[in-house]
Amino acid sequence: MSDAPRPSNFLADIVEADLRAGRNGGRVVTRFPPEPNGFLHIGHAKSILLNFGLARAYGGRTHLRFDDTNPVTEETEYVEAIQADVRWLGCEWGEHLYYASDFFERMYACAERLVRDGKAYVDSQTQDQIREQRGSFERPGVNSPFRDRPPAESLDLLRRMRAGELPDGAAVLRGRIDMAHPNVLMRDPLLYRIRHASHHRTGDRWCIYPMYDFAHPLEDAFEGVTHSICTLEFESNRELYDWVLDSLGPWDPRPRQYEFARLSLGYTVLSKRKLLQLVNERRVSGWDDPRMPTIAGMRRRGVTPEALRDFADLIGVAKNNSVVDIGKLEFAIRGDLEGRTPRALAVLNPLRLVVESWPADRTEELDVPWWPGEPARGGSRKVPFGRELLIERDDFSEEPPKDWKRLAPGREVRLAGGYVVRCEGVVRDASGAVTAVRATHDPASRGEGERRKVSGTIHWVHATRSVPAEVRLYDRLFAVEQPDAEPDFLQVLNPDSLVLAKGARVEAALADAAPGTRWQFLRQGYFFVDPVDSRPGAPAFNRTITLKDTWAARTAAKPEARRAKREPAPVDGQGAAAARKGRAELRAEARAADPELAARHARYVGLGLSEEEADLLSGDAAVATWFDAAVAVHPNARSVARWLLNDLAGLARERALASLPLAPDAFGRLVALVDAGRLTPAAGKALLAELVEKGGDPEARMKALGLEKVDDRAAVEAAVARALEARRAEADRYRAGEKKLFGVLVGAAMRETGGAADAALVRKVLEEKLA
RNA sequence: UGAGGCGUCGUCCAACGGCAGGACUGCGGACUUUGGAUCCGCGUAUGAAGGUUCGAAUCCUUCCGCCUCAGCCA
Repeated sequence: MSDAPRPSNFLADIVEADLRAGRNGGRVVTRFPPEPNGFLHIGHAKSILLNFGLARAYGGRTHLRFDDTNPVTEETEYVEAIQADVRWLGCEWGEHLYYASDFFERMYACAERLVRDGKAYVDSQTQDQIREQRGSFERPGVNSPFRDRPPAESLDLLRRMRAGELPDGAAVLRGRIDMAHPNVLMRDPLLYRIRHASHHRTGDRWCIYPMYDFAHPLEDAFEGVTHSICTLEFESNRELYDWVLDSLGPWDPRPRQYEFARLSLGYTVLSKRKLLQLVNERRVSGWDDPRMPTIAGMRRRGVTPEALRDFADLIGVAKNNSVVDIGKLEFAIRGDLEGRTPRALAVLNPLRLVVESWPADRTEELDVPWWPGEPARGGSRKVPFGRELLIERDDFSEEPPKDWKRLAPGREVRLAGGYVVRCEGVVRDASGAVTAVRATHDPASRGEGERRKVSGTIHWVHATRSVPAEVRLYDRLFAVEQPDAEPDFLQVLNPDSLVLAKGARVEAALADAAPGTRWQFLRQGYFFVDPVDSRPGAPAFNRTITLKDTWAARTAAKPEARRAKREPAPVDGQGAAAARKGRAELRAEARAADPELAARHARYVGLGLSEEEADLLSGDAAVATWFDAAVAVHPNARSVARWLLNDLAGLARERALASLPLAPDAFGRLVALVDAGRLTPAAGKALLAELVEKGGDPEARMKALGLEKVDDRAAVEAAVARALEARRAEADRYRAGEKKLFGVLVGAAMRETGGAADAALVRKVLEEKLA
């Protein structure tokens, strides 16, 4: 364990449970396994932060492993970019850098072992034949004619595959599992294919390469990974993952695969294919275009690793397919940048402001703090103020709308860090367009303690002592929230995702801003000095994110409707989906095929069970027989049925009833105990859970566990008193009127007796005491 | 529906049989030398229906909806 913040999600729960149970010798080893065939994006960042975060929180380690099993798509360039990105995120793998290709020899040895064990064979069919034989979801596959080839023959062929005697596609190694398996991935999956291609690390040493489903579990096992965390679409691969490991073990630790929902982000695409397309078709300038959701792109936009971490914490980890509101990312970025950027003045779309009351030959060097409102932080620079200034065109309106707080004829506004000015008129060109605003200033309006009320503050720069700058205004790459849902995602690119601010000027202090530094342009947003294109004296700024702008939000058109709420489920019930075959149909079919089961159904109804209960118990002979055996011991069929159906079923889960340590006669005796009033239902459940796991005699266990029903009033009163003592705060709130807390109090009192108290009596006593 | 998953405020995530909570967004308000930040306030969400239970988002059943899988990709 470490003192790193403990993540709270279902995977952390699993890790904690494993640690508690002493599994894997207390080790926690995760891994991040990218294929080096593209750049990492924010979805990978979620996975990286999850894997590294989990290991760090539980005193484990995380491996960086390149899953380089397909030589035709993978390149060294990507290997390097990926390492840089992971490191930039603040994740360290230490000496644990691995490549799947480093394990090729061991993997191959495993393949030979499978062949010798009769668990794999070389198939000499064509790709089309193999596909054809795989069957479909509804139709089982058929066996390959080479499926029963003797192991010695397969082994020879496999060796010749490796030796390069066979051309691409001439043969593959297949696992021998089951061509009728309901999971199509298990229908004799391909394990190795021939690829006469140069690999970025192993060169031409190999001409056969393992498939993902074979390689991945082995890589995990070789490295000692304990928790192999991947995304939801690999759920059906898990069965094959387990088959490979179980066929080739034993392993210590034995890796386990878990899946979580990959990230989807609004107004963004995250599929490798689409990202690659954007790059290849020059819709963006490259993988590191600041509009790209790649780590490289976000880095160049000015996003920090800390912001990405905050974002990851914000969205959590679960198994729901969900689309995260891009506003969350923006919130994390703003929150991070807020505290780390000095405030500067820049005008993106200038309009001349002539301060007619200011002498033309006079310039005042105003001392303006870098951190307004945070004097403790210190630091300031001189900003020249003169007669000719530039303000933002959007900050002036001749006919201002309601609630306008900026400059307008006859109105006053403060120039940030400087004087209050009043608009006296405008200057127009021949066409009547405003070319300048005329103003006068209030000389007394600046200085310590000056608290003159004006409706607003605007930013500005000196007309000649400011410097031109390249300012790139980035916005969301897509115009719709779910570009993936479009027939062609390229059709919904946001045409304004990059706007160059024409004529933008920044205050002189920013002329030589260092590449890679971050600034807030007052009232506008956070900007990053581009590390590639910026030059001293000719700075280039990338807008990372705008400031939250309630005025713009108010005046902008309402965003398009979010995705429609789920269709209301048709309530007409039964008939609607008659075509489908659910478990209910299966049971009905079983009875139709077996008159004995049908007779049981009738008998159960005769015993007083509901139609539904009788149906549930008579769909399977094993269940019915088990039930009958229990009823033979305790002839209250309704009770036995309810306990079996509602409680035992949940406890048994997938396990067959017959395989439980709990025999039907013991179960019948347990239900009898409840019916006789010797066990409360709550205590009965506790006892049942115990017996399902460990077996034993109900009555003996009941006594040993102290579960026998408590219905003497003194004992219940004592329990209630203890509960009230322990839950004093809740009791007080209850008395104050929060009646919903009664349940908490009942629960506390029940727990005082291990569920053995009579609930009705507890309620009664509680009510009296709380009255 | 062959198999495997998933359904909780507009969005994302909690609640592990006992008070449906947090964050984002949005909307008010206060404050403000950033229409920023900050502070305060505002919530008819457990897909539906049955059942078990003193008590169900949670357990059981049925139904509905969504996602993934039939590459010699990963």
